[in-house]
Amino acid sequence: MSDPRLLTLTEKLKRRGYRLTPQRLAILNILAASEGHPTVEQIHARVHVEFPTTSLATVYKTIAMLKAEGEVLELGFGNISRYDGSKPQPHPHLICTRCQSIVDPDEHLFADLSKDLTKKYGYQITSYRIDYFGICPECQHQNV
Amino acid sequence: MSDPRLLTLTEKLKRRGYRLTPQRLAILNILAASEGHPTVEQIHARVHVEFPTTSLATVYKTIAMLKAEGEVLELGFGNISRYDGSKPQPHPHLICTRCQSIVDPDEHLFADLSKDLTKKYGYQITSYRIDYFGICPECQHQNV
DNA sequence: TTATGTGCAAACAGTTTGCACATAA
DNA sequence: TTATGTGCAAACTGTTTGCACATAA
Repeated sequence: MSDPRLLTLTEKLKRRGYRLTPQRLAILNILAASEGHPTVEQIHARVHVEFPTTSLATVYKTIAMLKAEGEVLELGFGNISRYDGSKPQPHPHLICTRCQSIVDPDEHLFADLSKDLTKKYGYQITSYRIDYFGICPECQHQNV
Repeated sequence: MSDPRLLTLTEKLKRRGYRLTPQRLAILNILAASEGHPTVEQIHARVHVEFPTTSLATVYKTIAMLKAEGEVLELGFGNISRYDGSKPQPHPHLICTRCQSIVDPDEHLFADLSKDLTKKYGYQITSYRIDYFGICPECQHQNV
């Protein structure tokens, strides 16, 4: 357990009285890294390697628990959701529609928008969702 | 039929060989106005007043047809979708989480972002989704 | 007249839930 | 020891589909 995010997460959950079962630890491990912002199915498949009895329901329940604790960011895309447990605060995403990879662009590009919207429209902004879709440089170069 | 958007829409569909049934016209009527960015249920309920036999399936099929023609913008929120048939191109939204109203903020605030992202990350941006969530001025003033 | 659209009911996919059993603390 | 978590299967929700009948053009 060298990942500092994983450490913060397990400490918090322990403090909050949650049990750290092997299934949960495996799920947390994947979410703390959040490589590629996995779907529930992908998380389940990966946990399954180590713990073959783990059910989808447990993955869903663990994610629900983490959402309640504000420790995972859910990115819903139509009927599929992907999760980021390494940076659970809202932040913009840059998504390749060819290879499905997700990049987190520099947030400074978007820094003043909340304030601008409050000033111009009087809204108290509480959250946001910003996704840009396109073709990543790698996919552009392999013209398939 | 005084709404220019509705006129453009019906003309295009006629030209493309689609039949303009009474059900479709009623749905188009609602979507062309898109007051409040209605859900499928809301569209169905409103069409139902005039045409009580209209099924949900027809509403879904009509929306699917309009999506294929690029004439409606779908805004998925978790398990619910809302539709904008008056301005089907991607554009930012400002959403009140109290009264569910949706405002279209000035797009100029976001004008350069696509270009900035292309320059900085090499992505060819094809589309985007920008939603800001908050409390609208009206809801702020009625502290319930 | 006939290709297209409608409406019903069944199917579908992702998610949630109830409950008996298992287990972390 | 016992309150909490797990795993299964059933339920649920929004959406899609197949098919017989209806109808716009």
